[in-house]
Amino acid sequence: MSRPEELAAIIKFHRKAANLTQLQLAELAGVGKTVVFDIEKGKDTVKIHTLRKILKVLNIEMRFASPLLDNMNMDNEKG
Amino acid sequence: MSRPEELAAIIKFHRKAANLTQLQLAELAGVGKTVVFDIEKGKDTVKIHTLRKILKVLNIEMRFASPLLDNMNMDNEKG
DNA sequence: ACTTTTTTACCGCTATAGCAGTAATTTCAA
DNA sequence: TTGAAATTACTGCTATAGCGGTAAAAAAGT
Repeated sequence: MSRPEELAAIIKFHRKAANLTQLQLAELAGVGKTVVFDIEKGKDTVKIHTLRKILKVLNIEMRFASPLLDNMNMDNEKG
Repeated sequence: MSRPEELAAIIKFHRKAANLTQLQLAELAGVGKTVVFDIEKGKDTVKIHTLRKILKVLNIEMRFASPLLDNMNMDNEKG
């Protein structure tokens, strides 16, 4: 999950599941409607700060993964 | 992993592991040094677009998780 | 079919992200 | 301690994110 369109799809999916319109989501998140529209359109020029507000409302967590981190976890579990 | 400081730590950790200076990372990512510094300082007003460039260089993937998605995965596995 | 709601798409405006340059501070190795 | 490299911290500038307003297009409901 790294490409803009995928983020767009996830946001949309969760918004629909929560039965919210773009406008309602924007209001709940405390952002302008333009941002919600832009994000769902795949525009990735949105600020992280702004994205976080939206993710919070939809109860979505942002995570980061990498081979480096994966190895660390494996070491912990196995070790 | 949702808070700015955590992102900052992850970026820094991976940059160090790759033996890159902030300046080198900035150049590789094609962004200004100010951005790298800001991100590692926990400033989350950076654009997703810009963050992605940096994550790409460090081979870090951005993911999104939620109870909703978790349930879907469980359904698939169990079924 | 018609009506209502939602989405998509513009607009002009303001705030600020991101830039390079510079310099001070900190870190680290010799 | 000294010197070099890296980080932190400002600066002024330009591009643009985000804003509300409006309106057309699309979707959903009756």
